[in-house]
Amino acid sequence: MELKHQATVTLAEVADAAGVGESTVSRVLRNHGSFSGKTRDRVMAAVERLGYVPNRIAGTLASTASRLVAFVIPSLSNIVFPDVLRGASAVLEENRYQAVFSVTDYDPTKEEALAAAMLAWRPAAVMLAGYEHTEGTVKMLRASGCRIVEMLDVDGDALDLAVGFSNGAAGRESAAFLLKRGYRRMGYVGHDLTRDTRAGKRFAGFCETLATGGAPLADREILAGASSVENGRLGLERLLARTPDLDAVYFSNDDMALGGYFHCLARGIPIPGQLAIFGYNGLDIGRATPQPLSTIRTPRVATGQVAAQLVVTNAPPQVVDLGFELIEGATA
Amino acid sequence: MELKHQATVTLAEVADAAGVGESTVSRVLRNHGSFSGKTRDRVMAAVERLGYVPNRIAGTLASTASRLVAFVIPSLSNIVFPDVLRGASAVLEENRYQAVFSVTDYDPTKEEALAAAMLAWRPAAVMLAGYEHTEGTVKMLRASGCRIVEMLDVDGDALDLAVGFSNGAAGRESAAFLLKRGYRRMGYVGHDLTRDTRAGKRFAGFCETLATGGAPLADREILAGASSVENGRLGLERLLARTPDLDAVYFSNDDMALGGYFHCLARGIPIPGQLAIFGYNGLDIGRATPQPLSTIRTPRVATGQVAAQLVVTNAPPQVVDLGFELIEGATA
DNA sequence: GATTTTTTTGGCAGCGCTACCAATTTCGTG
DNA sequence: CACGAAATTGGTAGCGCTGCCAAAAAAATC
Repeated sequence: MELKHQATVTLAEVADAAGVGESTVSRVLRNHGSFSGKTRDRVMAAVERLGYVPNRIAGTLASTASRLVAFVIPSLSNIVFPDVLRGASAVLEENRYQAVFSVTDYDPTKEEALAAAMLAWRPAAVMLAGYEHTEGTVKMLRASGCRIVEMLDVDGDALDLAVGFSNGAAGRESAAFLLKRGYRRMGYVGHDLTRDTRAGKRFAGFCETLATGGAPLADREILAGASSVENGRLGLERLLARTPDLDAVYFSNDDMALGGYFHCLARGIPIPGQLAIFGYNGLDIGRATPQPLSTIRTPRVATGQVAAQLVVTNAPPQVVDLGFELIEGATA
Repeated sequence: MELKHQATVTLAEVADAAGVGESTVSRVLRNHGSFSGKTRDRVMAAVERLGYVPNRIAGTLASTASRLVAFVIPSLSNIVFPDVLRGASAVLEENRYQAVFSVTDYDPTKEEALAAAMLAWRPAAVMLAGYEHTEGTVKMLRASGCRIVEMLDVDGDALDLAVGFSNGAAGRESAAFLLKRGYRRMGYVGHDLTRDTRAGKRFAGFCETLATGGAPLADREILAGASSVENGRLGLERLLARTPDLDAVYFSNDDMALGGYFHCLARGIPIPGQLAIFGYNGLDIGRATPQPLSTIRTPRVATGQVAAQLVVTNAPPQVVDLGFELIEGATA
């Protein structure tokens, strides 16, 4: 028994084997158009016998209708994006779409290059994070004619479709909550905001509401690099060294907030008695800590699901605000 | 100014505009074959002017050499897989390869279906987790002729390429470490092992060394569902309710271990005085907790990098063991 | 039973590009 | 300046499939 290596079985061979025409095989396989039950069985038998695997590359080229969906995401380290991919991939798989991705490291220039590379695959849609793109990216996407989905933000003008929630509102609501709780001397610990513009929008919203509430931000510590638990710990340490009398700290996200929380645990700083901690994202881990983290839970998986849904149903241009949920927790 | 929507510029149009033949444009664009500097400039100018984006679908079909790499991974919730993707995607991008993925939810049957769907894109390689695949998956992959990379495990027979580390050895080494530290009454808290076979291998290795060391596993708590911090917390709670006199607990991974750690913090159980905790993965968060988590750090990103490297260099079949590192931490 | 209608089918021209080969131009040498 | 070698080019046949159209077969109608 010889092993036929790389024996690429083609549709034509299946047609021969089944004793029908190529287009008939194509119709049966896609369950599109009409054919008799008898020929369907004959075709399927031949497919089975030959181990035929349709070539989607050829199919896509011929039909000029792609079922690829391209994700251009800032990071895979920040759990936000795997969550979005998870939600989207479930929906896409059900609809026989295929997800393709690349990672920009929060670099708009890289985003442009990667978006260009993606467009070369003629995807049905390109899924991006947020609204901040280079002029070149926008121009290219517009010219491509494929659907564009901007995810995880709704504060801005959408190119086509947008799914997410308002980061500005999240920041404002966090501030309002802390003010209501009676905190007056608040600080902020965050990561590089110039790259993560959504974190920047939260911070801006937070400061705005604090100022309006008569308790403007007392101090802040911005760390270079990505958000991480360790950076959160370090950031809070530095912030408190400089401004020890803070009564609450807002973190750029839960990773950072957990770092801050651990710092307090390690130093024996009573939470929230002496210092309140507030995060963003609503990670599961924040619910399992000795004191549940006060934070805002964002619909990350749902964002991916809805984004994918809009694409597969070819929905008209629109902005879908999925909202978020404030979790009181026990750290504020 | 009319907006040409969906104005798919083709290579032929670029050739016309530049006043050269199609093959010349193709050669220039791929920087392959010879052409004069003058024609290159002319071609590039035309490309620029028309906003030409090569169609990789067509290119792939014509060359029958794909630059797609298909990832069929169990999960995106378990940070392990985003980490692997991250390492791989960096290398793939550099080499103008494109990553495609789908998620199996640890279901071998789904893996088979998704692998089949992937092969339809005629990828250069299929990247899978571990060695446990259905017969159908194996047959299909073998027949496809594309490269196969089994990642995150080296305990078994590789189909083609394998990159990772020994889960069995990780379990054994964890046990040896705890024995050396003097723990004698040990327990285990894990998630569904029938699905996550690599966690199963660690557990088996762990038990083996414990038995050899004369201190066989005292009790275990296996939770249904995926690993999570909350499940770790819950698992330890149940385990201790049943067997309060344990002196150390091995967790299926760091997520679970952190849950256990938080449980001890909440209950005031001294660590490691009364109970030692040992994890697996070496997540960053485990280093920022008040007491750094004792665990084994696995080269997840490197696994992705090396896997991608082997594919782009078309390396001969081989198994690459990247090893792992035991981190003593302060919880054991 | 003849004719119309409906359902199934096969043929074939591309989809946009690459690979191969032959034609053309340029260059180097004697 | 002639001539072979080397460097550039263009033409064109597919890659494997889908979409369109016309042909054939089956079913329905009178």
